[in-house]
Amino acid sequence: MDAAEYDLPFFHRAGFHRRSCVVCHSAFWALGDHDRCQEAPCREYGFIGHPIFARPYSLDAMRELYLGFFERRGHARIRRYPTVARWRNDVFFVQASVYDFQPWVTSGAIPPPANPLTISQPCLRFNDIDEVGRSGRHFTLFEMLAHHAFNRPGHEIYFKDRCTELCHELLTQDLGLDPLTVTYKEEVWEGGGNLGPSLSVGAAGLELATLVFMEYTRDGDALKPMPLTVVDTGYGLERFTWASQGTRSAYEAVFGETFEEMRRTFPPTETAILLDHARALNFMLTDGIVPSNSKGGYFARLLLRRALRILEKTPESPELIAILDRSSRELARTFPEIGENREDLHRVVRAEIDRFHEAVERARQTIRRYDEKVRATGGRVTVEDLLTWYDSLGVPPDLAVEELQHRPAIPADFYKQVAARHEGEKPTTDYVEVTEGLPEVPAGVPATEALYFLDPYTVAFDAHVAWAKGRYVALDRTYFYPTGGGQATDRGNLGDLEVTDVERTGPIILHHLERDAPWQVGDRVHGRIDAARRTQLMQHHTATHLLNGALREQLGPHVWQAGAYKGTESARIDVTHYRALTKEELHKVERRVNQIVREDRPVKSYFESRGEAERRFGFTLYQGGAVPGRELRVVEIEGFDVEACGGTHCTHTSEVGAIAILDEERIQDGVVRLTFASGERALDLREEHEEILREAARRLGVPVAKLPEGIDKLLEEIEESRRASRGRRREDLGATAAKLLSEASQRVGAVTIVVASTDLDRHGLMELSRLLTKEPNHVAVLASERDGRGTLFVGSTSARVAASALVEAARPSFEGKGGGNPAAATAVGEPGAALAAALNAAAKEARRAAKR
RNA sequence: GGGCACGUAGAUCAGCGGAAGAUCGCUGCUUUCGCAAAGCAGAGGUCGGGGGUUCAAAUCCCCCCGUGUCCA
Repeated sequence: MDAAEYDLPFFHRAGFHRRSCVVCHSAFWALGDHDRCQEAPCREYGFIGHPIFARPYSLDAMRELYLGFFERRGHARIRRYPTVARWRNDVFFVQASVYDFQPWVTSGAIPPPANPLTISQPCLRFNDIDEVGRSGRHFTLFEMLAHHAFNRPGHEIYFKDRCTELCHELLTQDLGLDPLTVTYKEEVWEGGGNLGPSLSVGAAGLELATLVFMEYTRDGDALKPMPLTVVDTGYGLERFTWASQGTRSAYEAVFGETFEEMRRTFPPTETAILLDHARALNFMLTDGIVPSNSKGGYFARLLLRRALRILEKTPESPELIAILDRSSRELARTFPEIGENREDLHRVVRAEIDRFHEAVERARQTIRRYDEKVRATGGRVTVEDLLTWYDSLGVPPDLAVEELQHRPAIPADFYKQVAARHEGEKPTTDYVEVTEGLPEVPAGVPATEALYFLDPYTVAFDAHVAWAKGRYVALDRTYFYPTGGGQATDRGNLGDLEVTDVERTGPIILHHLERDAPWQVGDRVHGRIDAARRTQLMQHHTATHLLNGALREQLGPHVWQAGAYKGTESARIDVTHYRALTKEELHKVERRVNQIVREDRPVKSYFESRGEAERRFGFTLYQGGAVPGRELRVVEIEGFDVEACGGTHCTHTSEVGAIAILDEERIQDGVVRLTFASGERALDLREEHEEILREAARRLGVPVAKLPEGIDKLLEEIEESRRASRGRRREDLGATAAKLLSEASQRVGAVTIVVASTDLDRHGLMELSRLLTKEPNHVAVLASERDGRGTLFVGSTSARVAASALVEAARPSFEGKGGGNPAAATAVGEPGAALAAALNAAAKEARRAAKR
C-alpha cells in the first residue's frame, strides 16, 4: 500500500512524526519519541498496576463513555445485532461489528441503518478458546466498540482523516491517555475481496483499536476503487476497561466483584473460564442458538460442557444455572433482552446438562467394558484408544484414564494428535450465489417498483419495459413476486409470453420469459399472474408465520426459524428445538394455528423504520434472517406473531383456510422440520388421506374406526400362520430325522452316523443336521441337489469326527468349494454322480474317523 | 459441512467370516397362606435398510438411514 495512503493531514496538524519500529519494521505515527510501535510484542505491557487512562471505568461505564462520545459527534447509536449471524451463510457468529453490515450494506445494495453510526457489538470468537482464562486477555465473547461511516460518491460522511482524529480525541481528551504514548501503526487490511489501509492504535503495549478503511476491490493484481468506501473501526471494550483499571488480568477488570466472589471457590483460570463462558452462553442462547452437535449449536455445547467439567471436578461448586443467572442479571442492565426468557433458557440448559450426563455415563460404561475385555486378553489400553474415545465418545483423556486399571501416560501433545487425526478433512461450503447466471443490468436502469408489497391480491397490471435482454425483462413496476425468503416465485404472463421465473438482482426485478422478449424499452406490457398459484403460496407463507408463532408460544422462545420453504404442493418450516416434538405437542400446535385461522385476525404488512420496529418487537423480528436497511417490512399477525418479511401474505388469517401438519422430523441435532399444507392443498390432502383410510378399511373389511385393531388382528394371523408353517416344517423334518435315525443310521464304535440324500435347501440341510445330531456322538452326512448344484452338509457332535475334515476329504470328488468347523461344515460343487461320490467319500471318512 | 464411533431379543450389551448368544425383564410350572426369592421350562431376532464380495456375511466392501461424538 502506498505510503501516501497514511499521510493524513491530521497527523501533520497535530504534529505527529512518521517512524519505523526497530522490532517489527512497520511504519508508525507518533507524537512521542518512540523507536518502536507501542503494541505487544514489540513493547511489553506497561499498564498493569499503572492505568493509562485518567480514571478507572467499569465495563458498563466505559461502553457508555464511548458511545456517548460518538453520539455527541453526530453518530447515531445503534442497538447491538444478534450474535448469531443469520443473515450470512459464511459464518455462524458475528465476529466484528462490521459483520452487521456485510454483505448488503458494504456492497451498497442496501443503505445502512444510520450514517455515521456507533455501536457496541458483542462478538464471538472461538479460535482462541484454549487461551481463555490462561492468557489474561482472551474471551470467547467480547464487545467491539465501533464507529462506522459509509461513503457514497458525492455523499462522503468522513474517511481516514476525520476517523483518526476522532479516535485520537477520544483517547487523549475524554479518556485522558497521554498523547505522547500512543502510536498509529500502518497496516494493510484485506478481506472478502476488499482491501485498504488500516491503522493499529497502540499504547503501553496494548493494541487498543484498529481503524480500517475499505476502499479498494482486488482485481487480480490491480486495485479498483470501491464505489462505496467504508470506515470500519474496532475498539476492544474489555481492553479499554482493563487499561483503565490496570488489573493483573482483563478478567478482574471486566467481571469485577463477581470475579472476586467466584475466586473463593475456583482458581483464577477456572473462574475466568466460567464467567467468560457464562457471558457468551447468555448471548448465544438469547439469540436463539440451541446446543447441538454441528454448526453454531456445537459451540454452545462446547462452552456448556467445558463449564460443566470444571464444576464437576470442583467440590462445592454452584449450579451452572446459578452462574448463568448471575451473569444474565448483570448483562441485562445493558441488554435487557438477556434474561427476558429465563425459564425457557433454563429448560434448554437443563436438557443439555442431562444430555451431558448421559453421554458421560455411556462413555464410562463403554470404557470400563473395553478395559475389562482388553485386560482379559492380556492387552492394554493405548493412547490410540484414548484418541478414539475423545473423538467418538467425547471423553477427555484425563477423564478416560480414571476408569482404567492400567493407565497409559497421556502425551503432552494429545490434542495435537487429535488435530493430526483430523487433517485432510476438507470442509465443503455449499454457498450458492443467488444471482448466478443472471445477466448484468447496466447502471442507470431504474429500480423496479415492487407492487406486491403493497397489494398481494392484484394479479393483472400494466407496466413499461425498463430494460430487456434476451429472455430477461425488467419493468418499471411489477406485481410478480421474485424468488426470495423461501417463497417460490410467481408465474404467469407478460403479454403473450409465459413468465417462468422471477428473480431479484439488487434493486431490479427480472422476469424470465419462455423466449426472447420482443419489446423495446418504454413499451407498455400487460402482466397477468397465475392467481391460484399465488394464492396457495400466500397461504403457505402466512401459515409458516402462524406455525412459527405457535411453536414459539408452545415450546418457548428458544424456538427460532432455521429455514423454510413455501411451495405450491406443501411447505416446510425448520425450527431450533432441543428434541423431537411429541405427538401431543404437534396436536397442540396444529389446533392452535387453526384456532388463530378461525379467529380471522388481521395480518398487517407495512414498512417501518428499523429502530422503531426493533424497539416495538425486539430481535425476534429476524426469524427469517436479519434484514439490514433503514426500513423493515413488518408482517404482523395481530397479537400473535411479528416478523420482518418480504413475502406476500394474506391480509386475514381466515384466508389461510386450514393448516395440516403432514410430517415431523428431526433433520439434525437441535433442528426440527415440520412439513405442512394450508388452504385448498390442506383440504385436498386431508381428503386424500381419508380416502386412503376408507380404502384400507374397506379392504380389511372393518369400519375406519376399527382399522388399528383390524391391522393388529391381521398381523396376529400372519404371525400365527407363520408359526404354524414353521411348526409343520419342523415336524416334517423331525419325522424325516426320526426315520433316518431308525432306518439309515449306522453305528461305528460309539458314533452314530447318518448318511442321506435329500432335496432340501441350505437352511433345511442345516436344520435337519441339527435334529440328527441332537445327541452327543452323532454325525450327519447330508447331500442335496438344487438348481443344478450339489451341496454337501456335515454336522457332528462327536469329538472324534470333525465335520470340516469330512468335507475336506469329500471336496475333490465333486469339485466342491467350502469349509467349516469341527461341528458343522458345508461345500457346494457338481451335482449328480459327482455329488454321490462326494457323499460316499465323506461317509467313508466318517466311519474311518469314528473307528479310531 | 467433514471425520470418527455405534446401530444384534422388550432393556443393556457380547459375538466381528463357518449351525444367532449372555444378563435383566417377560410367560408357564415347581416351592409358598400370599409376596419376595430360588429352581426348571419356554416365548421373544428380516443382527438399522439396500447393494456387492464369498461355497458361506451379524461379521469384509460400497451406498443410504438413524444415534452419539469431535472438529470447521
